[in-house]
Parts: sequence; structure tokens; C-alpha cells
Amino acid sequence: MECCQKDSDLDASTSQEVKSIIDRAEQHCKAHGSRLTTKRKQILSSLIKSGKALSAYELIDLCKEEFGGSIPAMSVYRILQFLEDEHLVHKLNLANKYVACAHISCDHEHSISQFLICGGCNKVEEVSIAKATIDALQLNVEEAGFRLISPQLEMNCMCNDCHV
Amino acid sequence: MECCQKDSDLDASTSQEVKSIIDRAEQHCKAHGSRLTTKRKQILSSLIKSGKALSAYELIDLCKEEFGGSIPAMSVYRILQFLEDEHLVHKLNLANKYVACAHISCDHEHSISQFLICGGCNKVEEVSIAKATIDALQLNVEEAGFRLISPQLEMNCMCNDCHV
DNA sequence: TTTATAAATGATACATTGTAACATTTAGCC
DNA sequence: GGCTAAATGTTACAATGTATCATTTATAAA
Repeated sequence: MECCQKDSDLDASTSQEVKSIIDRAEQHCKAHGSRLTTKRKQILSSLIKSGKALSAYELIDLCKEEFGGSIPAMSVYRILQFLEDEHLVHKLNLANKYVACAHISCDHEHSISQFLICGGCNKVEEVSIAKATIDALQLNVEEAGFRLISPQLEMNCMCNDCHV
Repeated sequence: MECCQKDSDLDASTSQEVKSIIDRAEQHCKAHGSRLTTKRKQILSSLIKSGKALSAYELIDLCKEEFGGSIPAMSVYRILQFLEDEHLVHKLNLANKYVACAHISCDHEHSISQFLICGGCNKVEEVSIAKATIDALQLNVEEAGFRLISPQLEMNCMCNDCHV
């Protein structure tokens, strides 16, 4: 098993695990001279706990449910932007949703990820792509006279739980 | 050169070429028991002429400019849905925009496409992916317990014209 | 040709998503 | 404490997308 691959049946992480990931995220921010504030922690841990891709407005509801106070939409978008800049969260443009990075707790830089998004329950798996596959796609890009900007592969899928 | 590969400097197709593609699209619809109405032709030919990815509202403006009468948003969305169902148009979810299929004039079924979307000018290239590459991605999907739904790869790029 | 029927389009109102601009609060530092 | 910058709140609005019902248009039957 890879260093940062989670167990298959571990979508709903225990609060202990969540806390550990948040701690790592906080260290990461501190090292970068930024701060993981309370609200930012709330958003991030909501994302981690859910194990799914969530929209900004779904996160508002979830945070209100779980932590009480309501966070305005504007703040949620700003916080998501911050978390994305810190590489703690990925924005999935296919679904207009956000998902916690699967690699917060590992030290290594991860390369291009392939995101599998379940159209039924919005569960997301972030898997890594073989270098040869990336190279093949990259070659297509260059041959067409383009350059890659956000090297992140998103695919609309159905997970086996949702697919009847 | 492949059967359906267009010349590199042919983004703004001549009206003759557009007409020819529209004719093919009309035949295609007739064969499927559907109709390519005037409004549907307007939307499709606007997309073909532009050679870019356009949003629904950009299409409204373009059609008004070019054909006079204004098409309500609701109709545009319905028409785009129709054209997508007929495989004449692809919806690019990354950009919330629509692009004419590059293969309207070829008979063969085309496989999974890789869409290169320029973040500067929204120019789009639709290229085909080697089977080995598709298989590699597909394998990742299955190993994660997912099934592919819309096998269409979209990538945020910059074209060489926009990239300074 | 006229009439019934379904398909296509129009109109209205509204839900959702996202952001600009400015005000206020909070945290860190002297 | 008091200063400064960062973070969050508030308001208003732009952009995108859809539900619902009304109207028009095309097709086929009488």
C-alpha cells in the first residue's frame, strides 16, 4: 500500500484521524507563514469528514449544522480559495465542488492527480497517474499548440455503491 | 493527416465549409428521426464559425448579432441539450461552455476525446487519445471501485497565441 | 384544406452560484 | 494599550441555469 493511500472502507474518518490531519494542515500553514484559523479549520474538517465533494453552499449548511454559527457565502469562497492556495483542498471544476486533498498527511509533493467523482453521492477518489500516461496526454497538448495550465484530471464516474 | 483533422489555420471556417457541415448535421438528424430547425441551425453554426467554446449567454449575443432575433435563454439551453443528445455539440463542464463536435463531417464513431481549452481565448481543440492511455485511466477508475460515465477528458490549457 | 396532435419555442419567475465593494472585527506586534 | 494588517461580515448584485405554463409551428389524419 502506498504511503498515503487510505483504507477502502474509511470514508467517514474518525474524529481522531480528522484531528490529526488538521494538525498537519496547521503545521503546513505555519511553515508557510499563514494561519489556519477557526473558520478555516471548520471548512477543512467538514470536507475531510464528509469524504465527498461539496459545494460552497453545502459547506455552509454543514458547518452551521456542526458548529453552530453561520458562515456567509463570501467567506466560504474566500476560505476555499485560501485552502486551495495552500494545497489543502482541490477545486473540482467538473462539479463546481471542493474536496479535501488526500495527501495532507504525507510529506512528498504529489504529481498530477486523477479525480474520480461519483455522480450519485459525490464521493471522490484522488488517485495518481502513471508518468507514461501523463506524458501521452501532455504530448497531445503540445502537438496541438497548447500548454497545460492546471494539470488535474477530473472524470465523471459512478461508484459501485451508487451504480445498481 | 487523419480523416477528420482540420488544417491548423482554419479556425474561422469559410461560410461554404460551415454550410457543408450544417448539411451533414441535418442529414444526421433526419436519419435519427429528429429535426434540425432554424434556431438549432443558428446555434450550431455560431458554434462552428467561432471555433471556440461559448457559454449559453455568449451564444444568445452572437445569434442576435448575426441573425437578428433574440433567442431566450431557456430555448438556448434546450437547443444545446438537443445538439448534445445528437452528438453535434459537446458540453465542456470545466468551463461551463459548449463547443461544436469536431467530427460532424466524418462517418466513423469517435472514441474518447481530449479537449484542450484555452483559458485566454476559449479556443478548443478536440483530439483523440491513444487506446493505451485510455486503458490506463480506465484501469485507475476500476481499481478505485468506480465506473466511467462521461468518458471525456477536459484540460485547462493556454494556446500558443495567448501564452506570451 | 381543415383539424387534431405532438414538437418546438416563448415568457415569466425564480433558484443557484459566485463576486465586487465597503464595513467591521480580530490577531499579532511595538 | 494602541497600531497595523489580516480575516471576516454585510450588502447588493452579476451570471448561470431551470420549472412552469403559454404559444406557436410542423406533421399527419380526416
